Amino acid sequence: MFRSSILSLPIQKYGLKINQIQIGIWAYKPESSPGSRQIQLWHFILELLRKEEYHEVIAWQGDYGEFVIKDPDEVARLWGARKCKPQMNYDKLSRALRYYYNKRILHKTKGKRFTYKFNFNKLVLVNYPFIDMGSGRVPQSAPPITSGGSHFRFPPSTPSEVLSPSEDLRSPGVFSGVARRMARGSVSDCSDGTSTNSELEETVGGGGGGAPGDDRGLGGPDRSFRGLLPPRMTHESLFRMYGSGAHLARPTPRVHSEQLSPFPVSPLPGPGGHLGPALSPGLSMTPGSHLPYTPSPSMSSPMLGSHFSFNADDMKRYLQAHAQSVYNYHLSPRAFLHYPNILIPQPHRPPAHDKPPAHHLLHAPPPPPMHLSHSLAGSLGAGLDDQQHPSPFKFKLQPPPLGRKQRDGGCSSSSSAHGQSAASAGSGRWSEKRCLFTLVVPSPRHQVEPISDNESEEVEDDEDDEDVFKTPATPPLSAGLPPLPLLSLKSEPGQGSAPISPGGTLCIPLKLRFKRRWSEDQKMEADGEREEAEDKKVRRGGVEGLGVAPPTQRRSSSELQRATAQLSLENSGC
DNA sequence: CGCGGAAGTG
DNA sequence: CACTTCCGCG
Repeated sequence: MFRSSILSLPIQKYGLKINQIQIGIWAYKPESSPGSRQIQLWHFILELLRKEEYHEVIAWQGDYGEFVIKDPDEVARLWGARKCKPQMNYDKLSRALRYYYNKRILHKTKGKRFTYKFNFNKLVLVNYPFIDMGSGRVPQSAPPITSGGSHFRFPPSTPSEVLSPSEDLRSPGVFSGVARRMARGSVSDCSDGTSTNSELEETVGGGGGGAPGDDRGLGGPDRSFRGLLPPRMTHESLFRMYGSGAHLARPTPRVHSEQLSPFPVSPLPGPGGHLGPALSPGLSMTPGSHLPYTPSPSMSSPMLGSHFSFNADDMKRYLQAHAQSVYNYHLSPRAFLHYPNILIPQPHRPPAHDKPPAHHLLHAPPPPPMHLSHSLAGSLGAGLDDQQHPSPFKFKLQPPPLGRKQRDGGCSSSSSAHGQSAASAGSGRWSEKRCLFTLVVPSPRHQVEPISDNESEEVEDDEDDEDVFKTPATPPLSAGLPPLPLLSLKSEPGQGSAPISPGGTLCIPLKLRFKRRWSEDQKMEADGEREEAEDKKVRRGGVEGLGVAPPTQRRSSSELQRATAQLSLENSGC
């Protein structure tokens, strides 16, 4: 079970509680059927958006993260094909999209027909390759490559809303064969027999007409990223984020670097692992650099057991992995943003110069070591303690906080207290997406400082992009944020004054950052909770209500997100 | 067109 | 869980 299942599992988010800090992390969840991973709609949308061939039906347009479904019926058809739901139509698809509102993955752009907007603030897209943005130029609306990394924050107590996970990571080598096969269509036959699905797949297969490159495009450095970086992102940023990450941990030996993900790679059959690691610009997969990643038990079997422990290094790797996961889009909203350490101060810039355009980055070999790790490490270590000691952290799995389920009832365990119980609730199975881990770490030093400063910060961001529109704007720096998720840097509120420079240079003293971050976090969390709770009518079912984590913890808590790999267009056979 | 509840599915 | 299906409401 393990292996196969794990591999194929989708990533899920797990909550980690570290020293009282809770972090949500996505992990794979054991789906029942290995082979049949289902692609998620938003991933699918993202895929379509990145393929030129579909620009006629759906494309980035408008604000950051905004896209327009130019041909609803076609998109629905494609989606239906992908899911083998011949009956799919825009009405249904839109319902699904609306369903994302609650998760805050998407928003509707009011006033614009068929126009939705991704909440990249909440999503962590790591290395989402914006390839082929059609004309080669990327719309401002297109997301940055790796936004994700930046935003990871410790999650509030209420994780409930977390988004979902990711998708497929695929490991190239191993699975590629499969993928190919799948792509080919073996899988393709939908029950209905409609050939519809083929479209995407074909593409994937390389055939399609069009766009071939994208997927596998790895080889081609190219296009893939051209354009991607949002104006605001700079190389530096990227580097900061991922740049140095030369060493990614590779979880599984077999997997190449791509595996950023902490968890075992998922075997998704994707169309050849196209994106492979290579793609991610940011990430470099440095070939030699893999750290000897030892698959810590924890990592390897997160899903399996309920308890495991790992040390700081693991953690780092883990985090890195997350950050770097190839293509991953993820979600946790605010998480990365607030994560203090994620950004790295300039000093660290990797050797690579910052060049202006991202492209270079992309192509460029992976920069040497990234700071990411450091940062993470730092965060963990420093944050928690001072250094990155290898001290082993222990994590206890807790039941996911989630909560929103109304119906089944679920699981709700969010807060700290009940970890285990929750687990049990989960029936032992990792079905739940998030599991909380209790990290036992010494010295959590940081408490939160009550800083009232931030203004609204991100709060708005997610929620409302609308605000952005609506608001007169002056949003503090925050406004900028949304757009620049990548680095997370939203500018700092208040004092920071140093918003991110266009060049992406962010220069904020770490301390400040920290502080701010914390405060922000707190705030966010607070808001977040509120939002979550109230936001959309909280739908959580019963249990959860109570469960919210105590404020105390919450603040500290943050989520980690990770995302994953690529989406594959192919369908899992229907 | 868009929203969101409710029930159903795998 | 993540939709899918159906549907009433505005």
